[in-house]
Amino acid sequence: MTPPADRVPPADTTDERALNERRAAILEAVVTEYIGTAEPVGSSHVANAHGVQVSSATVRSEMVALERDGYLVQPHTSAGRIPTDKGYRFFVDHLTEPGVLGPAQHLQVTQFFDQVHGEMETMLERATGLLSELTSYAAVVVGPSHDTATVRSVQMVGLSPLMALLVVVLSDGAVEKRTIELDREASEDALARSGAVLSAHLVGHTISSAWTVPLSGDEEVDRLVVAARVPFSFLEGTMDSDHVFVGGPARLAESFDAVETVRSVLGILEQQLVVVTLLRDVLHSGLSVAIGTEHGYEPLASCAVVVAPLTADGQDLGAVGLLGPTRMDYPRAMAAAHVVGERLGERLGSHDGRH
Amino acid sequence: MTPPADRVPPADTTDERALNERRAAILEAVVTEYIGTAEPVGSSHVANAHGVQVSSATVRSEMVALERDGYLVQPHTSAGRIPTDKGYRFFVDHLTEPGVLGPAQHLQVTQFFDQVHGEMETMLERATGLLSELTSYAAVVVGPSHDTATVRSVQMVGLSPLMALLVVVLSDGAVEKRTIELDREASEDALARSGAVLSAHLVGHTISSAWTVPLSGDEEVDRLVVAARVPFSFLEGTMDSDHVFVGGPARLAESFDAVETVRSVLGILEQQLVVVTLLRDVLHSGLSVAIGTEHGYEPLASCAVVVAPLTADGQDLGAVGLLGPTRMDYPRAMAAAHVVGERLGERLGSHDGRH
DNA sequence: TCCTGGCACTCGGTAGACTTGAGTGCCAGG
DNA sequence: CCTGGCACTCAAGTCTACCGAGTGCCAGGA
Repeated sequence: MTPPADRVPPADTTDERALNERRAAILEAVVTEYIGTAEPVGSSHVANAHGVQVSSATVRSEMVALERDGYLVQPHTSAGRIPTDKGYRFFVDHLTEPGVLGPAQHLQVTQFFDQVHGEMETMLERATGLLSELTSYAAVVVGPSHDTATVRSVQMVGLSPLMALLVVVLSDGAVEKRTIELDREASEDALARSGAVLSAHLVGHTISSAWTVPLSGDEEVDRLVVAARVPFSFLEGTMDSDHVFVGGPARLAESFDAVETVRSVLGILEQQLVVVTLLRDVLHSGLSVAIGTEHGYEPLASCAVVVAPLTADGQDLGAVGLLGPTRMDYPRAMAAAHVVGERLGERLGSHDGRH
Repeated sequence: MTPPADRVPPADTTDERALNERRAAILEAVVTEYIGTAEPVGSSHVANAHGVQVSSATVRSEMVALERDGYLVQPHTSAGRIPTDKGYRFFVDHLTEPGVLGPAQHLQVTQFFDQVHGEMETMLERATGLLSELTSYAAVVVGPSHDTATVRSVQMVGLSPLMALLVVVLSDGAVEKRTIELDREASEDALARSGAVLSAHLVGHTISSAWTVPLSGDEEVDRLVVAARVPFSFLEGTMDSDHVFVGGPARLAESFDAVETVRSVLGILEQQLVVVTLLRDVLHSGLSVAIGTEHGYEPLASCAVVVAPLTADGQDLGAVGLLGPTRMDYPRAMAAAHVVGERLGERLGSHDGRH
């Protein structure tokens, strides 16, 4: 089996290359077992695993090498070994395919997409629930950012004599609103006309064009148009931080036994902006995984993140992510993220009105 | 000190009345100390507490009575006592005033309300953060339900040839939208006219009137009007479950040391509908407190909930709630909920356009 | 040259015995 | 009716011994 070429250079020197086949098999066995049991894995367990056909003594000597190279660690002498982040990384990169969902889970996904309907936000929200149920990890879904969306309609609606509502519909189906306090009462007519003025100059353009709306000459209307400028600029700023949905945070309490860890990870999930940038950083091309400190957020050092892009026709529509312990079930998590991400992407592509 | 009248009927028989003054003082001391330390409180600690000027032996015999009457329990013989839910209840009802925020916290609240601005949703969202920071418990804010809101504007906007967006503005400033898939292409003009038809018959009425919109006779427009009916009915159903904001769930991990408890409580907080009905059930009149199983949700048996209403001009605009362990700092939590609820209510009252 | 079975060793975890000390219940005296 | 005193209880901490999973190393065999 083992190609004889392996013998010439001792495997140790080829640190970053594929481990010699046997070591890889041993590493795989350790990772798989540890993911399942959460307990340090001893050489005899590995020797019994299928895929490894050597004695425990041989396994031990290989484990020494794997430890020296940083793939495994011993919590203490006379205990089994645990994979390091590097070990998990090798496992993810070389030892596992994205994996396939079990039939029951596949059915769950199918049913979900058969049944889900309605607004994009609702769909994304519910998708987090699906993902966290499939995997029993916490799930995150980030929807499309609006930065390329253009304005489709602008309307001013009076709420009370001194209060109006600016309602902006974007080409991707998002609706944003801002209340505007008026310093003087405005007629229904003036509100409608100011909406029309804004519409006339914004429809088809991005929101940032709001500053350049020319005035109409009618003082009452222009007063409203000017009052709408500031809200517009706020809109611009807040729009991309929208559309973050977190599902199944309670699952985190299952994944970690240290309360302190649960707390700090929950703390991260509360900060939407951090979540968005985290996903953005992790996502390189296609399905991506960040293990331990690879993403640079210390509070998540004991976590792994699996991210799949949401795309349709090559357009970036967001991302779905799973957050679990570093000893997460990578094949399953990757499969779930991949499948859900793909199908959700299709849906968004057909629903959001872009072409 | 003690009125002699107390002697005639032994205090035991008057279970539900005010405990004799000394017992109340002892109960208060136990609750206060236990809230602070989370450890069973012994008689000598109580004897040293100010407000109690008797020896520990006397305290002990009173504690026996308090235990018999169900206000205290011993985790085991030869340990101090812990308040029961009934004990906390008595404490909340008779031994503490809503309390006043410390100067630093008062400042925090003031600054918050000076600085917060913009949409109601944003404000409610951020208020959960304020509340959980003030108290270090999880916070919940439920915004106004729309059930009395009337329609202010209806608009149909085309997104793509076969996709339109129904945008409804309500009198309370809420904006709801639903995408509508069309079976046949619709002109901009027809969309606008269908919006006008819907507007004409709905503005000023509640959403439920959508079924009675008369048709205009123009087939293209009527097709759109009919297509909008179903989305409207969905709107009706989903509107009140909106506007639930949860803040600081990570604090729960601080409050409880049992991971299992954290998990189940987080699970509850994930279900918006449950949260809303919980608050609604707990809220009686003004500031309300539910301790342990008083609210009937088993997973929250080790929790206490403090709820304050959001009102303006006597109108119900929602509620703010705090969720913590039964040994929460009631005075502080009640003060925070009260103050924030009150000021938030004022804000909503002045901003939401109702009169 | 590499694998394997055997063997001595390590060390975390568990169980039992003992100690400590906070806290109790009870009682007799003021 | 309160109080100080006293004997008692029992969770938690400490110490010890032991067990066993697991290791590293080595000599013999393929």
